[in-house]
Amino acid sequence: MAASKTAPGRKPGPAADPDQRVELLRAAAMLLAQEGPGALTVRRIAAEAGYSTMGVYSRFGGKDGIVEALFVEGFHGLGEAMTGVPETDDPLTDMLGCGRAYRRFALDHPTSYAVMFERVVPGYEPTESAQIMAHGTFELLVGRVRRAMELGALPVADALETAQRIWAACHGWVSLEIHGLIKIDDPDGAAFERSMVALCGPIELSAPPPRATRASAPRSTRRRG
Amino acid sequence: MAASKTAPGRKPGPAADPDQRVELLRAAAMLLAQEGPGALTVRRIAAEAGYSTMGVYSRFGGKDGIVEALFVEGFHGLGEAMTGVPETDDPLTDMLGCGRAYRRFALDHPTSYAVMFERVVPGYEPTESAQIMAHGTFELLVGRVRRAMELGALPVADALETAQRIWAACHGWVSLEIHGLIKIDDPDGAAFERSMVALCGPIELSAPPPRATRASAPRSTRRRG
DNA sequence: TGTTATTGATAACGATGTTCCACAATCGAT
DNA sequence: ATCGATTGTGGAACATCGTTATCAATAACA
Repeated sequence: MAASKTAPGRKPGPAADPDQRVELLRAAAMLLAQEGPGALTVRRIAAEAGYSTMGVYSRFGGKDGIVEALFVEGFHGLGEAMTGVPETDDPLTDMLGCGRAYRRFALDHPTSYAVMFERVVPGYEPTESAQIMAHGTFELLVGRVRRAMELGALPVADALETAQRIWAACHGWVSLEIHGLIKIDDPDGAAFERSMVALCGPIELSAPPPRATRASAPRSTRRRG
Repeated sequence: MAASKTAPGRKPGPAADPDQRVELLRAAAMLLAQEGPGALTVRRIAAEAGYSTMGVYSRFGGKDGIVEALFVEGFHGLGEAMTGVPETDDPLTDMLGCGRAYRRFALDHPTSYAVMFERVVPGYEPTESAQIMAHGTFELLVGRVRRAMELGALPVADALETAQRIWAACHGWVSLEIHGLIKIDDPDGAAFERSMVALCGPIELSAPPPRATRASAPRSTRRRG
């Protein structure tokens, strides 16, 4: 839309105007949110931002670069949604709030969620640094779980595993929900929250050894695809 | 030759060999399994099967058609993996076996799983009939849950919601695992199974797969009768 | 035998991500 | 201030994608 190639009258040659990067990224985010991953083409992103196609390559190194920026931005938003839940003296309710915020984010930004957790962009695979950033978001949940254990709201166990379990349940539910595979009638997310409660509630695991190294089952073959 | 497989009025072309369909499908499945969704191009599928590109359009109507065939085939395999778990007198352990089979299928066929639960093929969206077929696979789990409730192994509740919950937890875990987002060391899936157990109720784990004949599980008063 | 209709291979079309290349604008040194 | 070097820019070109068009070839029917 804003095809103003002479917007400031400044058409610097090698001088990189820093706005181009944020404008390209904003255009990409807008396209992703409004038209889905299929609209994420280099030409459309550049045209929407009012620059030439090469700008994407100069600023992001290619399509994967701008997709990774969207990936990171998505996890940043997800982290903000979770840190926005206040810490009260009831850590279990806080964790439920985190789950609710997680679901809200996923349902409000399903295309971002697809970039973050699915392989909707054909060639893109997150860089290791991006994965570390995503892991940092997960650590927010681990902290909540650890606090709940310390305050006695959760049975003391491996906080990492418990957080992993909760994350998987959240992710699985909203993933199915986004794909239309939740078959029960659950407009306000009550069933989702009951699922959270079932995991966080009074479960008595008789044997969750924090680090029970068992005798080396066949190594999980990492399949690369 | 002397086989008029079509009613008069509808005539096959020069050499409508019916094997072409299955060979194309097999080539597509092989490409998907060995090289991932990126290798699923119409030209490659046809070339790998030894036919021309147009065969995909004649037999499947286009790329989406053959992808949908892979989608259906994937859910068929997932259903077979679950029905392959025998029904013993311990329905809870049976359900745990279903979860284990689910995870095994997903980890053994990650690219099929991606076609089934992610949007890895850019334009493809499952047809309603394909979604109904996928729902049929889910019904297998609902049946298991219902049986567990009838036999008193699970607290009586909405079987559909409980199955949904278990499915979401399974799917979320293996989805994260396929994407390398399971951060704990869990080569043999013990943590995954503890997650299943946490959802299915307070039963004692640390039980090898096909044993632990637990007649009746202690039912704890929970939310939502 | 002649007609018709359906199929399948080749080529073409639009669109994609990416690379190439001439060009010009800027910066550092003189 | 001037000049050369550097570097981003924009347009075109290239390979590949899904899909469509064209047309020759063949099987069934009259």
